[in-house]
Amino acid sequence: MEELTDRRQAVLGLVVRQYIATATPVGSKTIVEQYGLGISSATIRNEMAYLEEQGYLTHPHTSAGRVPTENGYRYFVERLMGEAELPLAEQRTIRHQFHQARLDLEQWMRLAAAVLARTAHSTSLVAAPTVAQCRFKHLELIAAHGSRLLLVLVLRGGMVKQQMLALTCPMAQEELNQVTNRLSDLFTGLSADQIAASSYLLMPLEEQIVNLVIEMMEEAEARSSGEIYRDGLMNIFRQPEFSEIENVRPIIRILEEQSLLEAILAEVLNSSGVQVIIGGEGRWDELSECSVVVAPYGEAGQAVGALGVLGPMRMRYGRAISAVRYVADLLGDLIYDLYG
Amino acid sequence: MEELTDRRQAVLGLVVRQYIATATPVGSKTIVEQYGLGISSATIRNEMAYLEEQGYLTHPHTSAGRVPTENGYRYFVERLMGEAELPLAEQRTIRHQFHQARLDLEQWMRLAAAVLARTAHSTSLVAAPTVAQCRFKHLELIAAHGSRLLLVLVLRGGMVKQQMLALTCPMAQEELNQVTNRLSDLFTGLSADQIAASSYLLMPLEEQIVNLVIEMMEEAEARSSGEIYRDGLMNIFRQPEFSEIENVRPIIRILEEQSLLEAILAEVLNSSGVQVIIGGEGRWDELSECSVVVAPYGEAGQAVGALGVLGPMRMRYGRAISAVRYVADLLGDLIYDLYG
DNA sequence: TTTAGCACTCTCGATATTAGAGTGCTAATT
DNA sequence: AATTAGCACTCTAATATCGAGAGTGCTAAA
Repeated sequence: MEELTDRRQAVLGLVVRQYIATATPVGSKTIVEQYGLGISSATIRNEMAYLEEQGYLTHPHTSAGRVPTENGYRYFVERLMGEAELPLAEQRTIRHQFHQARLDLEQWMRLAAAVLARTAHSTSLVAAPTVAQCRFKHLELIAAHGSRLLLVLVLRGGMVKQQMLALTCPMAQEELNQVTNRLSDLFTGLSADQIAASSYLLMPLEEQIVNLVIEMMEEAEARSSGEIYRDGLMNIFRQPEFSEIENVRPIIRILEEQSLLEAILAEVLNSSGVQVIIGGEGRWDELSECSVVVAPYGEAGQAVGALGVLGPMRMRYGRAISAVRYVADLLGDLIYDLYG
Repeated sequence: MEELTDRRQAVLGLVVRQYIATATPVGSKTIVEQYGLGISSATIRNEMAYLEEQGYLTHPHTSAGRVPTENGYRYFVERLMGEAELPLAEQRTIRHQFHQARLDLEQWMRLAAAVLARTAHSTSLVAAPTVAQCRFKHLELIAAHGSRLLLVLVLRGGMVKQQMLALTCPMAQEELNQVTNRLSDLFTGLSADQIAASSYLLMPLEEQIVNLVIEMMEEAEARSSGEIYRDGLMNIFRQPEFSEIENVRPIIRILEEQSLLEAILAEVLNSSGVQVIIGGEGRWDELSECSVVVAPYGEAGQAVGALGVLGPMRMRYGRAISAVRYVADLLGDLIYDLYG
C-alpha cells in the first residue's frame, strides 16, 4: 500500500466518510462545501483523479461523484480511521446489561448478539465457544420409561450435553447409579480418545452408554463453532444498497447457510484481535457487497468463540470495530470468570 | 359464507389455482383456454363479476384479470380444495430422515424445520414443546472453580436445564452430593409451587440452590413456547410478491421478533388440528400479505409445541397443509415414544 | 340464459426530452 | 510548478408522450 500525501489522505478520508454517511457518490464540490480544506474544487478533482488511478476510488459513470473501492475502504480502515473506543456511557450500559443477566452462556450469547446489532446498527453473529479437546467431567444416567434413559454429560469447562438413549435391555435406576459411579471414576478428566482406549474394561451393558459418550464428545470437538446466534437482520436491509431484492438474496443465503458462517467465523478463531473483511477479499464470493468485522473471544487454546457484525461495505467501521472489540473482551472476561 | 352454484365454485376454484400457479391476474379468456368448461368467456366474465360482488375476487384495475381476495382464498381452502395427503413416497422419505436422526429433541426440531421448508416451499417455524406444569425429577450439583457450581436440573419429561451459580460460600463436592441427595428425596415429582411451599425445611445454604431451582422451573412454565427454529427464509423471498423490498420488511420483522411469532404460535396451542390464517385475519397487521398454516403437536395438556409455515397468501395450501399435518403427527408420535 | 361483438379503460413498455450534476481539460493566475 | 476559473461535454434520472395489448362491461342477438 503506497504512501499518499497528507492532502490525498485527507481527500480520501473525506470521500469515504461522506459516502458512508450519505450512500451517494461524492463530488468535488460537496467536499469543498462540507469541509472547506482551503482548496478549490478543481484541485480536489485532480486529487480524486489521482486516487482513482491508484485504485482507491471509482466512478459509477462519467458524470457522477466518486465512490470508494474495496482498497479505498481498506486504506481508510487501516490508516485513516484511527482507533476509537465506544463512548464510556455506552460501555457502561452494555456492561450493566451483562451483569444483570444470569450466569448462563446461552443468555449471554443472545445478549451479545442483541447488543452488537443495536450498537453497530448491523446484523450480528455470535458463535458459541468451542473447545479444541474436551474432557469428561461428570455423567448422569436417569431412567425414563421403558428401556429409555436420559444421559446427561458434563464436560470440563461447564458444557452440558444431553441425549436420550434406548438400551437393549432395561436397567433400574439403582443399576444406573452404579454404572454412573463406575464410569465417573474411570473417566474423570479423560479425553474422548483416552476413554475409547480404556473401554476394554467395560461390561457389555455399559458399552452402549460409553459409545454414546464418546460420540457426543467427538461431535463436540468436531464442530468448528458452537451454535450461531444472529440478530438485527432488519438493520442490514434498511441500508439503501439493499433496496433491490437481488442484492438481498446473497445476504440471506449467507445468514441461512450455517456452514458458510462457520467458515467465516472459523477463520478468525486462530487469530487474535479484530479483523475486518472488506468485500469478501476474493475468498468469499457471497460477501462481495459486504464487510464483516469479527473477533475471537475467550482463552486461546481453551474455549474460543467468535463474534462479529455483517453490514454493507459502506459500514461505519469505527463503530463496528469498537463495538466488536468491546463485546468480545467483555464476553471473554465473563467466561473466564465463570469457568476459570 | 354463502352457498355458490357449482359453476361459480368451479370458476372461483380455477381462478385461485391459476393465480397461485402464475402470480398473474387471471382473465376470463385464460380460464376458457386453460380449462375449457364448455362455456364462453362472456359467461365466465359474468360469473366473475358476481364473485367479485360477493367479495371473493377483485380487480387490481379496470382492465386486468381477477385476483382472489382473502375471502376467496378462505372459501377455496375450506370448501373447494379438498383434503390431500402428502404423496406416500415423500412421507416415507420424511419418516426415514427422522428415524435416522438421533433421539434428540433439538435435532428433531431442526429437522422438522428443514423438512417443512423444503416440502412446503415456504419459510417454516417450529416451536419446541413446553409443559403447562413442570415437575422436578432430578438435580445434580457439580463443583466448579472457586465457589461456583454448575446446577443441572432434570424435569419430568426429559427437559434438562443448566445454570451456573455463585454460592456465597464454597462447598466441596462431597457436601454438594449430600445436598443433591437430600433435595432429590424431598422434591422428586413436585411442582415449583410445592417446592416453594416445602422450602421451610431447608438449611440456609441450600436455600440459594432451591431458589434457583424454583426460578428455573417457573421460567420454564412461563414461556408460551419453547425455542423457535426457523428455516427456508430464502423460499419466501423467491416469491414474486416479495420482489419489492417494502413488502419484505414486515416479513423480516415477523421472523425476527420472537414475541410476535410466539403470539401466533401460542394461538394454536390450545386448539387442535391444522389452522390456516389467511392475511392476518384482522388480528395480525404484519401478516396482511401472508398466510400461515400452523398446527400443534404433542399431547394436549402435557408437552405441546407448534409448527407451521409462512408464505405469501398465494400459497400452495394443499401442499402446505398436508406437510404441516404430516410433520406435526410424526413429531407427536416420536415425542410420545421418547418421553412416554 | 348464453354468447358474440364492440367500445372503452388502464397498464406497461418504448422512446424522446430536459434539467442537473459532475467531470476533465485548458488556459490563466499565483 | 501548483492552483484555479471557466467551460464544453457526458451521463443519469425524472418526466412526458405514445401505442399496443389485455381485459372488461355492456348491448343486442341467439
